[in-house]
Amino acid sequence: MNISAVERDTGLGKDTLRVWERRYGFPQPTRDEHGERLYPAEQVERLRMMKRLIDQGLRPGRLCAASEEEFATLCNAGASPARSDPGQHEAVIGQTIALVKANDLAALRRLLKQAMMRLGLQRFIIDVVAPLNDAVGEAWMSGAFEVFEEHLYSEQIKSLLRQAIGNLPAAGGTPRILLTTPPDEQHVLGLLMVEALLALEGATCISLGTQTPLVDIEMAARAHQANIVAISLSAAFPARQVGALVSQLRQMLPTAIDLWVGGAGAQRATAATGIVLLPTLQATLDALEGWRNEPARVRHS
Amino acid sequence: MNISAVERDTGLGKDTLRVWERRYGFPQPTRDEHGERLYPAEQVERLRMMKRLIDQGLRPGRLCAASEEEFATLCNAGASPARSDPGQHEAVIGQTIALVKANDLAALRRLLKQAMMRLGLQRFIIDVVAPLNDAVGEAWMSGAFEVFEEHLYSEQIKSLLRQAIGNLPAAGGTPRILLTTPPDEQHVLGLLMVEALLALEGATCISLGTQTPLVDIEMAARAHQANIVAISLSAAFPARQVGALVSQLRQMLPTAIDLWVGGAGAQRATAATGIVLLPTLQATLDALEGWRNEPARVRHS
DNA sequence: TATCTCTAGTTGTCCAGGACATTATCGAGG
DNA sequence: CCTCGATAATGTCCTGGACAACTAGAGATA
Repeated sequence: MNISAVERDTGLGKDTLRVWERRYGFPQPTRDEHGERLYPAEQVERLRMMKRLIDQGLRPGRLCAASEEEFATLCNAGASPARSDPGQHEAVIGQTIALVKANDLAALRRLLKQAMMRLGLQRFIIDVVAPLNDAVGEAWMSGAFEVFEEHLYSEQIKSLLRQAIGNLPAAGGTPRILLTTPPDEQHVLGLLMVEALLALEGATCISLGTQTPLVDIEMAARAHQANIVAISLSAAFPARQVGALVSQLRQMLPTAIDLWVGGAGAQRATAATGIVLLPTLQATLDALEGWRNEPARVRHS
Repeated sequence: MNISAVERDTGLGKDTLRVWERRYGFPQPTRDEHGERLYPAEQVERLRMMKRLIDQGLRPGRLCAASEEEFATLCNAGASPARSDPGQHEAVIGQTIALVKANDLAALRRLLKQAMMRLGLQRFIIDVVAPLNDAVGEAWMSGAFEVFEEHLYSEQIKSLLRQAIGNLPAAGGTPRILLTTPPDEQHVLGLLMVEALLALEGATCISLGTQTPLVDIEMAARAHQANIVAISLSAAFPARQVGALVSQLRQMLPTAIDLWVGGAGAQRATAATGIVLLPTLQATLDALEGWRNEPARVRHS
């Protein structure tokens, strides 16, 4: 596996890979006949793990110096403390994970659809989908899930949410909310959950999907006369870019347009005027209510 | 705009940008106080254009040497000859484009839904969505569409197709088809169109979404006992990687599992045993019929 | 003890210029 | 007109150095 393939697979840049090798002695790829790096599969696997741990806040130097056992410990340690299922719907969550592992797609669909029907869309998203995402993320992190199993799960949820959104009556209510993610943020699940919740409350949602350049977010917000621009940042979004990104976007948008920042990445943004941080889904609903109660809004709607 | 931002925005690698500057004298970024490259917006815009033309087969040396007028000529020349609307549903296509430009989301949804109802899913996809995608691609290429307009359009089609797929009766028929795209291929639209067509014919579709590592495609195919693995490559997929990718995947999969390669990128793959190229949607339907008529298949189902 | 500040270490990204495998182009000969 | 080899074009990889931005821990201060 050459350096480009590893970059693609692990998300670590070429420069980073070379500099780690130079500094820490890991990874230690073999070379082909032209002196180009060839990474064995097990090193790539370890790099993937390291990337996850680093995104959680651990430092590369530590991980490279770590022995095998120590490394394994860290992998597991990273996975468990985050666990905090609010309970209640644990059954559905456990069953979902089991069905994904069993590769039983039909039963998985049935289970999720039933849960949605039973609880209603709002509670389903807040009480089931959100913790389920966490649980699947953890399962993947700890190696219990293969990548393809995570993809399969994710695809099912996306499909389900899109369908639910599509079946809502076409909304023309206020506020008008533009939803998207910035470049480099590919995760669409959070966006879909928010879109569903907001549409359910009668807001008009205009989704641009993922990775919209900032200039285009601005243009779209103006063109569609949005009252609010909502962007979603996942936990994987590079923490150091969050601040600059949010304030840059804030500066580009007219002050009459609110900027909402949601998702796990929002926790690393700093609050400021005209920027609303939404670390949880419930906060999103509260923000909507807040917006509607704000008398100043009458001007802009 | 620094070199990383340009890489992300244009799809041209850092190395490529530096080597062009060295060899052709374009782009010619300014430097900040630390000697790092700063690309002005207009050069980035031109780079974006160049990338498109290069993907169409033009050569960088030529483009860099080209004068302003010559460049403009090439841009337009590249856009027009590809036009080949099969007619018939031009009205819907024209209206769709007009509605996107007018930012009238509600009317756009209505129009597309109506067209789908009127024609039926299969004809809608083959006769409307496919040419529409080409038309939008061209509009974007020629600068008639902003990025956000293309995103908006794409989001609507995705939503519509997903909903249609979800409303089909849960299929348990043969063949079992695993659908996904390889890493570096983010375009999901082609995949959705194919999924809809195949599900409509009673095949069991298992979609993993985009960017599944090859190893995981293999694992998923085995785990779900797929008869066929179908991957979609868009026109944007780097041509030189197609061959290696397809043959590598072919080698990983058991011979009992067919490999279908679809999308605009499939035209650049070379035919080989066990690899079915599907340059058009119609070819996909034919391939499905072919698979079902193949007596040898009885063994694997 | 708690909080702040400063310094030394860590880390990702950038740069230059060289090398080379691969791919396209073009001219000569069948 | 087509095929084949030489030549040029092109993207990607390499090394090794630099540095800005960030982190952590020691020490000072209240």
